[in-house]
Amino acid sequence: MLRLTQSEENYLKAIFTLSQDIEGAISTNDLADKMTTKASSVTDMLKKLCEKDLLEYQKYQGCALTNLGSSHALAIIRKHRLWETFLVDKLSFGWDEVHEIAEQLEHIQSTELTDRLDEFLGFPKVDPHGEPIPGKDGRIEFVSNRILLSEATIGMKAIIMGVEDDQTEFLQYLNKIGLHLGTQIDVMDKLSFDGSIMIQMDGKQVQFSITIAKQIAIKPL
Amino acid sequence: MLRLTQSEENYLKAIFTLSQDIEGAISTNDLADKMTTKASSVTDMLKKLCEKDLLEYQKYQGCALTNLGSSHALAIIRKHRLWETFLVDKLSFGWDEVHEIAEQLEHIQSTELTDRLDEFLGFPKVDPHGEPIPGKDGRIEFVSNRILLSEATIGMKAIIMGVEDDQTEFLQYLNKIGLHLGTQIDVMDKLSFDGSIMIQMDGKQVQFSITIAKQIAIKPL
DNA sequence: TTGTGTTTTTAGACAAGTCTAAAAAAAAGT
DNA sequence: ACTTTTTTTTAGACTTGTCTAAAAACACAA
Repeated sequence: MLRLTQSEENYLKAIFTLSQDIEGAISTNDLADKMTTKASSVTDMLKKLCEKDLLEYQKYQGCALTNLGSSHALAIIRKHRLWETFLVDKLSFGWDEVHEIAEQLEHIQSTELTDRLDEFLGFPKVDPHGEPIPGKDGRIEFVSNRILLSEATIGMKAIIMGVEDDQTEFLQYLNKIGLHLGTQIDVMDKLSFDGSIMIQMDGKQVQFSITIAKQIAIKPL
Repeated sequence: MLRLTQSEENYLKAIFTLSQDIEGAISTNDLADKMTTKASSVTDMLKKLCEKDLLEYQKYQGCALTNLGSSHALAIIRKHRLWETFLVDKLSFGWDEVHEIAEQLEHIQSTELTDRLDEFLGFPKVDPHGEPIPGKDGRIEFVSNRILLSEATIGMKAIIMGVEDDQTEFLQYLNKIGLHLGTQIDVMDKLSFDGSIMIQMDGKQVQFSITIAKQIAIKPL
């Protein structure tokens, strides 16, 4: 079994998640953004991962994971979501506290551990953010019921499930306006000319730009 | 709070455990042995850790942890032993399977996680190998009841609790002769001229050199 | 199709942690 | 006290993953 560094694993995971939203190859800049690093560093890493047959890469053409790369990415995502479930279900952490710790735990190398943890948790199909947990074989049984706030329809009731890009700064902004994970919202209106969305929560009305609405994940009720 | 790399943490832990057996300063070579690395690498690291006030070090004089260094070492040992307890108690791993995984888990950075894990496990005082688990404040309440086989007296009955230096090669040797963690032994005889020790286990008699007996930890019954 | 701007790659540098080989210091033997 | 041996340190090199600055490739508009 190919042994990967934490950095290599993080790249694979980032490419995998970007691939779910972006059609076709992933560009160097998109990856650099996601990894908050420089494009030149990304190029170096892509060469290395390509060498190891984890992805396909050709100069100036972006990259795409091979089956081998995908299965590695899914294994990491599996670990991340199992650990998040453990932290919330067994250690009573809040949804918003577990991401950073799971980012560390996802790199622990031991298939045996992962599988026993899975069993200990009762083979959960979804993590605390409503995202599906890949099985031992990498298959995802469950289709995520998360959508982005930007995709919500008027009159919809939903619960805040998470944010796409969990930068501390953004989380702090949400905290300031009183929006937390688990908050229930009502979608009141969508302005057609700029895509702004108006919601009601805890009795007050709040308006978000389309940019922000694309960062907030909700689960319709 | 000072942020340490995995490598720095491993050095601190090694120095701490060596200090428990060795009186006075720890020599560069002893550390190199323990870390299975070269003396020159150790020297480099000692300079760095000294710079950070984690230990005292003077050329050719070996090193000793400062209070700051000790408290870091104890925090890592705490995490290691709590995770081992988790793996054995909650995920039903065997004593002999948990060390390597705990070596990884001990580097997870989150005091909150450690303390909640402690609570989840019911604030255990000893780990699965009979070693005491330092508390949140770094204090050790419990005195280990482990001794080395080399220190056993004739007629003593005991259980194999672990090995001092868990090199795979040594573990394989023990496996080959049928000695496992949890095996009950009777100390039959000690030869005074070379320190060899004769034990009985599962009905058969086995003889160990003093060198080997110093590597095997037992708990007297 | 040619110029302009953006994206991506190259080239060279740096920090961390390791190594080898050689020098320096300490310890031990006679 | 003078060798010899052992221990420890220095010096220089290598790897991984990152960076900056500059060059190359690409994309698109006039």
